[in-house]
Amino acid sequence: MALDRKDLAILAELTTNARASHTELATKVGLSSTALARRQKTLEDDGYIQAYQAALDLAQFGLTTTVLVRIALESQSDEALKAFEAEVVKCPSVVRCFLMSGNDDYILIVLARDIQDFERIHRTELSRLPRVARVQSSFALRDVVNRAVPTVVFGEAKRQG
Amino acid sequence: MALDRKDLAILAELTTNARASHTELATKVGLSSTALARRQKTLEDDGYIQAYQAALDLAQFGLTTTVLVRIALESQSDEALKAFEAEVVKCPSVVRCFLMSGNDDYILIVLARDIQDFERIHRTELSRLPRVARVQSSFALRDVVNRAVPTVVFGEAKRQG
DNA sequence: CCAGAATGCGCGTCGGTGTGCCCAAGGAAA
DNA sequence: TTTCCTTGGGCACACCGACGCGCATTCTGG
Repeated sequence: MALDRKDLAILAELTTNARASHTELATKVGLSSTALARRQKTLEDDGYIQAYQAALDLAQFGLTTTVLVRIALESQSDEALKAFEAEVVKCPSVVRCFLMSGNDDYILIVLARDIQDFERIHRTELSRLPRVARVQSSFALRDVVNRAVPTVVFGEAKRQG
Repeated sequence: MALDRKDLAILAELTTNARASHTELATKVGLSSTALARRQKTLEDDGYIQAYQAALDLAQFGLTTTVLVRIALESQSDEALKAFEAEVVKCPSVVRCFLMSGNDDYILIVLARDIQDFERIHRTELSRLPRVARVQSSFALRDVVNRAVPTVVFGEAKRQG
């Protein structure tokens, strides 16, 4: 299935205002509310829209420090990977974890209140992960780009429009 | 301001169902709809909830390849940083960009359709960034953890509850 | 014991939502 | 070229539910 510009406009708008009503979206996109409702439902049913979620301001919770953690395991055996992954998903301060190609086995993104708090996280969460050979942490000084969806998605229209 | 368990329950639920109605949320949290409406509005006004946004399934758009790109600049001068950042925000395939401490100056997260597509992105987007001395790319083989909000946020209650 | 805050209930209004029907455009087949 | 069929759009309507208000009540802290 291909999406036209109106579909992309709907998705772009819902990416910003997930609670927008049909009529509200309809006027912005340039459709009637019923036509828009059909398209929105199609987008949901076809899985383009996974969920509607509230975005929290993590700074309000004191989580102002982002840390990238590179981890190498003692072994790349399937058993070691599974053991590590089973534990890393439980770490409450980890928001992302990639299994990587290259020298590092895993890269984590960790959110902390400050550097002292990261020391605590390192001690209570990261150092308890199994099969870890090496941990290397780098602090993010600033967030330059932070998008949920790459803008390239909204740039490509395949139906007419 | 401190949040109690009901506030956290509201946030946790809205993180999953941003379109939930007051009554729906009220039953899940254990409040009346009016009490819930007041708390939700407070959470919004105080900035705990930044926005309500639709989460798109990027795999549906063919974006199945995540690449971490480490970039070092020729110079760490303020002018070089500003020039780089002004351009990187325009890259349509970049979803995240951190200014880093340590050896690397910036770390980007790039979404591509596949490895060939990343080659195109490298050529048309990344190689055109100014003041870049070194680019090092690592492919993510798998997404182990992908959370918008660390679970630690929902674990700490400060009012009664 | 008292004051303030938070809660719960009931109500009326308002708006969204979904349906049915008709219309326009485009493509295919005769 | 004509006709048919499919796809997507718009209009109108009615139903249903959410939303926000006012007031009585409870709970908490001083």
